[in-house]
Amino acid sequence: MAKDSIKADYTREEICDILRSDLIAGKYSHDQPLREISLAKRFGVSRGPIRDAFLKLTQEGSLVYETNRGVRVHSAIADEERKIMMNMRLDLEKYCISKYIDEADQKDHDTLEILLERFKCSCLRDSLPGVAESDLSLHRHWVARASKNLEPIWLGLAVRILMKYSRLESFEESIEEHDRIVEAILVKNKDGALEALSLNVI
Amino acid sequence: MAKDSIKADYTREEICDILRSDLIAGKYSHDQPLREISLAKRFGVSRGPIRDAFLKLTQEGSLVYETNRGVRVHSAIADEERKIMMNMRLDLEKYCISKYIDEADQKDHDTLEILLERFKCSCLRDSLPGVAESDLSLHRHWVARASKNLEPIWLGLAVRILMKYSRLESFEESIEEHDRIVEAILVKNKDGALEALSLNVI
DNA sequence: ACGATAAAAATTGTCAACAATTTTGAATTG
DNA sequence: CAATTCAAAATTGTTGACAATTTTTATCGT
Repeated sequence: MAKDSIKADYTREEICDILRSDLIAGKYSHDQPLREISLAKRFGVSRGPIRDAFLKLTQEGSLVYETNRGVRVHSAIADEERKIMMNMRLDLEKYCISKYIDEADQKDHDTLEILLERFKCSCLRDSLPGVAESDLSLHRHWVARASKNLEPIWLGLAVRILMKYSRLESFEESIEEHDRIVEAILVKNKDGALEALSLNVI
Repeated sequence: MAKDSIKADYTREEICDILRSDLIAGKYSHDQPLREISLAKRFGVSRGPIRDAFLKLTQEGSLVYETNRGVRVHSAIADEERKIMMNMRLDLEKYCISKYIDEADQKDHDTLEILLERFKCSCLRDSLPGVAESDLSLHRHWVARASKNLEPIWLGLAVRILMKYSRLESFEESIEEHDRIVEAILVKNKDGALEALSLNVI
């Protein structure tokens, strides 16, 4: 076994992020159980950190936990629920981008451009887990910078939404959309950024 | 030590719920660190289940985690952020109550009345942790029944909102408000329930 | 062959011990 | 006395072992 063990030690945050992008990318099917032991081997750690990651992902909503039975991938959400989540996410992210434009400094802008570049690379390389992870990281950047309080709420929404639809997306289109958002942010054009976001998050 | 250890073994869910209502009730001050060892003693378990509870509460947003430094109580949220959370929570809970009225059976209605009764008892006994816990349980009942997907998102919002304002509430008023909500639900009066909710969640 | 029962295997739940890190506090020095 | 340094204490991070539970497999009787 131990097929994916490239690095020696992963932190629990890294494990959590990797599993999250795997889940978003559809690497595991719905209702499939995730086993502590096999993942512990894969990441080269004991079961403790894996359990930690499971708990975080369960709280976010992508995994479901049952006593003495472990976790499994959450079932797909219904369209009606998805609509509600989409609207909440959009409201939240609009507020955060607005605030981000007001408060971001040069260092933030640098980070933003790096994250955008990373996203583009993933799209061009066509690796779905990579695209999911870098897409999330980019959006998460301005959300987290605007409000540490809203970040976990936003993350829970974004993950569930992405889990349903990430499988059938056009990468070229996505690059354009994100280009427009970031460009508007960099020149502090609020209305433009919010409109570009609305088109992307749908 | 071991001042609170009445019961022998707590499950990690119970520990999580107890800590959550303690946090909502303001038992711990802002930015105060929570120690694994002392809580492990209090609940009569080892550090493992305590860590699990910390992770869940961190994800919900009531605790903040820093590597090698453990968790501390989250700082208070700003008014602007609170408004956004309030609106999101209200939207979410309106949708859930609507759905609950359509789908609830007799067993749900029985549960509802029990939870309402429990809430009233806590209010009359004036025990803030108890009020916080039973208030949350009551609302959580219809949210969870309407959508397991929206429940964790709703919980994160409700907890942060309650943490800020639970300290200065009138219990009598709160009983009346909840009476009105539950009564409207039981007779399947949607508009009445939604209006009563709007008055309560503010 | 079918279903019930029980043993075996796999998996999760909990714990105590040890390692790594951070914090505390006392001793030292200018 | 203030600032620094370094050891001691406290705390978190991780692990492997064992207990409890669930799932699978094998056995038996009809």
